[in-house]
Amino acid sequence: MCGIADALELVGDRWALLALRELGFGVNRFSEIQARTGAPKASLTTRLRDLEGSGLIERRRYREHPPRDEYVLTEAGEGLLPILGHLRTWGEKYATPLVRASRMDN
Amino acid sequence: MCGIADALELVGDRWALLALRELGFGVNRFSEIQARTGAPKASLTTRLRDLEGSGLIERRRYREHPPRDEYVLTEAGEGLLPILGHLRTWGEKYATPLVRASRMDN
DNA sequence: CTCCTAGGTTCAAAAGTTGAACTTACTCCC
DNA sequence: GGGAGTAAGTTCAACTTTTGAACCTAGGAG
Repeated sequence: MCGIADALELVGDRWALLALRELGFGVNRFSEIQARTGAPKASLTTRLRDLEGSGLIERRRYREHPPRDEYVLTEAGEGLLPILGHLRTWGEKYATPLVRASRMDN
Repeated sequence: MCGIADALELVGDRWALLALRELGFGVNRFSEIQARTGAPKASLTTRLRDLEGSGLIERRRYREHPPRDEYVLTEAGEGLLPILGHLRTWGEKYATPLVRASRMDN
């Protein structure tokens, strides 16, 4: 119906945008992304495969033996970074105070 | 860790942003939002309740008997509209062609 | 009366997500 | 050369979430 729905089909899940954010920071390795986002391995694996399949990231083998990979943003993936910037600004203004408050009473 | 994660805690799910988009278009009634997004009733109900709880939307009773409600964006919710605009632009450029292509071979 | 509508709720089933344990193909250190 | 360590996974059962279908309510229209 509109571009937003299509966009969400590619990146509208719990870990995709956090992973892309890390790639934007220059954090390119699986285990680093995993540590910094807190995503479970299995979820992160499928998410990175999906993003690769959608052409938002590329997987690069940077060593053959043993096989080691890193992930980099494609042009399409880079195009999301400014949006993530705006989302962070919005989040800091409206979401962070709320989330902190709600974590207090748990 | 950063505002993006907090933002996603509020709106990072399958239906929240689509519902907010509709409110941005001036579509304020439950059944209209449901029809235009395709969200199942039960999911939409919990999503709208969550968004109300987070202060991104308000519920207004516009008739008492029988009770009828409509939803409107708060200031925090309005703040997301420009981001949705950018996301739509991005989606039309990168996501829509892909999603259309992948629907062909199903 | 009887059917229709808006805005839900309930419930079981299907789908998706998770953590723990295991794997592979090496390197490093003693 | 034997054992521990490591990056990037995979597998699988348990858990959680999402879904669709059916039902509900308090009127209103014919």
